Order: sequence, then C-alpha cells, then structure tokens
Amino acid sequence: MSDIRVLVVEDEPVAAAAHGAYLGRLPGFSLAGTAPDGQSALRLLAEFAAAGNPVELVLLDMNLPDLHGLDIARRMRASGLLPDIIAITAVRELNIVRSAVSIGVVQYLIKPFTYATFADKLTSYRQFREQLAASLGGTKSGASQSDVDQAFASLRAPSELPLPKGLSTSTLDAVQEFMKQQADAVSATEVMDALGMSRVTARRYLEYLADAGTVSRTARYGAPGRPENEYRWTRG
Amino acid sequence: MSDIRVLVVEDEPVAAAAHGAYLGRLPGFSLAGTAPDGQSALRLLAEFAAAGNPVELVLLDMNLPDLHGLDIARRMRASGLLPDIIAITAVRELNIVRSAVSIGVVQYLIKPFTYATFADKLTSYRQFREQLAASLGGTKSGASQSDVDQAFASLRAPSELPLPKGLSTSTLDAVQEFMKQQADAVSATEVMDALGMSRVTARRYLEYLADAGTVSRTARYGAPGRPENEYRWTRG
DNA sequence: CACCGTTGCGTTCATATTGGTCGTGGAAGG
DNA sequence: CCTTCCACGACCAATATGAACGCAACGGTG
Repeated sequence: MSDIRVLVVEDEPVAAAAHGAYLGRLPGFSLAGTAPDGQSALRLLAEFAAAGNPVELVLLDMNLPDLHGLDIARRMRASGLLPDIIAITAVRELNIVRSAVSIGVVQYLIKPFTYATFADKLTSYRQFREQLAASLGGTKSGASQSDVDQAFASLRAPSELPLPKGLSTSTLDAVQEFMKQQADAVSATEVMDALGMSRVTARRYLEYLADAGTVSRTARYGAPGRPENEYRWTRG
Repeated sequence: MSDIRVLVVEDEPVAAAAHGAYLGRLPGFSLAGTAPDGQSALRLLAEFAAAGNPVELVLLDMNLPDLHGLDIARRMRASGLLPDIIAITAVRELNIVRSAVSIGVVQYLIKPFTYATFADKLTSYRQFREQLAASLGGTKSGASQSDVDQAFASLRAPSELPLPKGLSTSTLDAVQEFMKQQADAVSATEVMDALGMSRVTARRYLEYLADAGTVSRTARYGAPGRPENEYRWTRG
C-alpha cells in the first residue's frame, strides 16, 4: 500500500515544522504540504485534487488566524473534498468536540502532546484504513457487520502511553478524577483518605502529576510538624 | 439528561416503522420524526432547527429514491446542520464506508440487523455522549487527552469482537451468566472460586469482557499486595 | 535571641499479593 | 491416529501497603 498523503494545517511555523518532522519518522505517511491558514489549506487541497493527487489526511489545527478549524472542515465537506481529519487543538470544549465528531474528525489530539501520543493516533488511523481495505477491498460481498466493527475498533484509542515503572493507569485515572473535582488545594493525606489508598501511593501519583504539570505543588505552613505539600489541579 | 431526539430516514415504510418501534424500546431516545426520502429529510431537519428544537441524531438509510445518503449528509453539513449520523445500509463497499467516516458517520449498521445489534450501537452512542458531557461539561477546566480517548473508545467499541484464540463460547457464557447475577463487583479470584476454574482462565475471560465493554474494571485498594482488579456487570 | 523538644509529613525498604506469560496435558473433532 | 484447541499450573513481573527513619517548621524555654 502506498503512503498516506498528509496535509499539515498549522499557523505557528515551529509547530508546523514539528508535525512535519514527526510525520517523517512514521512509516506509511508522506507529507504532501503545509498550510499556515484556512484559505491556503482549502486552496492546496483543491489543487492537489485537481491534479489527481488528492490529500487523504489533514492534520488540522483548530485555532487559525482566518477561519476556525470547524469552518474549514465544513467548507471541505461542502466542496466535496473528502480527506479524513485529525483535529489538533488546545481547546477542550464539549461543543467543539461534539461538532468535530459530527463533521468527520477521526482522531482528536490535545496540545501539548508527546511524539508517542502523536504516533499512536496516526498509527491507529493507518490500521483502521488497512483493516477496512482488507475486509472490503477484496471481495464485494465478504464484509459483514463485525468486519466494519473491527475496523472502527482500531480507531479506538488505547492511549497507553509509557508510564513510569510502578504506576498504573487505573490508579492514575482515579487520582486525576478526584483532583479535577477539587476546587481547593488538597494534601496527599486528604487524597489518601478520600480514595482509600495509602499515603505513599497517593503521594507518588501526585508527585508524578506535579512533574507532568497537570497539578501544581505548593507548601502549606502554619501548623506544627513538617510542612505539607498541597496540590491543585491546573490543567485547563 | 433529556432524551436524544432522533430522525429516521428510510424509504421503505415497513423498515421505517420497525426502526421507530426499536427506538421506542430504548431508554434515552425519542423519535422526532420520519422521512421517506432525502428532500423531506433535509426539510424536516431545517424545520426542527428553525423551531429551536433540533434533531440530534439521524438514522440514515443510504439507498433512497431521490438522493444517496452520502449526498444528504454532505448537504446537511453544508447547510450547517450538525446532527450525528448513524448510517444504515445493505451496501458494503470500501469507498462508501470511507466516505461515510470522513463525513461524520459515527456508527455503521449493515442490513439486515437484529434488535440486539441496533440497541447496542445506539446505546454505545449514548454512552459516548454521556462520557463527553461528564468530562467536559461539568468542570470548566476541560478534559485531558485520556478523557477524550475514553469517550471515543466507547463510541467505537465493537458489539462483538471475534473470540480471540483460547476462548470458548461455553466458558464465556458461564462467566457472563455468573457476572450478571452478581450485584456487587467481584474479583477474578472470586470468579475462579465460584465457577471452579483456574485463576488464569477466569481472568482471561473477564479481561475479554472488559475490553468488549460488557463489564467494567476498577482497582480495589486497602489491602497489602498488588491491587486487585474487580469487575462489575454494566451492560444488560 | 538561641536552642531544643515536639510534631507531623517526606522518603525508603521489605513484603504481600495479584497480574501476565509460557509451556504442557487432556479432550474433542476429523 | 493425528491435529487442534482450550484449560491448567507455575513461573516471573508488577504494584500498593506498612513500618521505620529522617527532616523541616513550630512553640516553648533558657
């Protein structure tokens, strides 16, 4: 199977270059071009399509100087351009995500992301296409509901990006979920008490989240005893 | 949460009535209307939207007398209508499926289907919306990548993935039957003990059911030793 | 003002207990 | 009789727990 031709739409030159470099390291993809804003993105797409060399996938930033990413996607669909779209954005809003899904966004990447996350999303997209081609391309009658289901399933995000040794995703999720709900800063002891885990465990996960920048860490003074670290949810 | 308003687009009256009846049996959904062809579907959608009572989900047959389902979808997007779409079709062609995905089809039902399949697809769609609302709607701080991933995962989870090597239907049935009867969450060890199977086998089937979304998996803390996974029946 | 006991959390280490994988045995089907 | 497939047993790896030790700030006391 030939490479999947990708168009990167991103206004910040640094980020655009980074995405292009990421793409280059992934097998099965080739960079078709880069566009700094919505208008040139649409023009490039039309040109490629007219030349019989259509773009198959667009890495689409949502925040662009001239148009919103959703508008670009809608115009693409309206003009009959059918590349798949992976949305890249720092915005996490319910309406945005839902609209993105309804307009045919296949994956949703939240900035900032690591190369591992990026590679994971694109690889799963490629697997989705290959499975679809394998089950539907050969025979016209061989596909069944489960075939289509299986192809869709590979779009499902496993998202098990490498965690440091000794940490488990389920526990991390539990801590994150709890932290998100807390308006005030909480101490490791409070997390331990609320989640029913040991103090050591709670502190270890809070420390990891603090290193990752998801929570902020400050010292709490005023009471006797060694000062207590308090953690506060910051991401967002 | 209020019901999800659904429009059924289907030219055969028998099938349309059947879909409506199916919908009535599903909690969380309400039938907004029925359209026998593309033109009236678009008109109905516009009318509902103008009345401030938009349709949120369309069950869209691909083969209609006047327009192809993909054309209807494209026109919907072009006119700014953003309901989600579940495609219903007997046609299994690579290009159709791929185009459907790119235009924002969230589920793909292949005729003929049973009520169980129908209910499964719609239920997973509702779970997707609820998860998205839960993680993005409540707090202003937004959601993390894993939150969005999880919502997408429940959208694309297949109803029945093929049995991996090493699993048998009879054992699976036994585990499912046991899980259904348990009100509380149970650990793999308890399943092993109750069904008289080995821990490895119990765990493997439970893991499969967790992947399929039939049971949920959470960690159990409080005791020394590695945290124990406990499983709870969710679908039924 | 300086020193020291008190107090609680941070940190480390051994331990307990489960998850995951590999190879093998027995049963069912051809 | 041979092949295939599934369950079992046992190994290694993983991860939360509890206790013990150390450290930093508080609050008296000289």
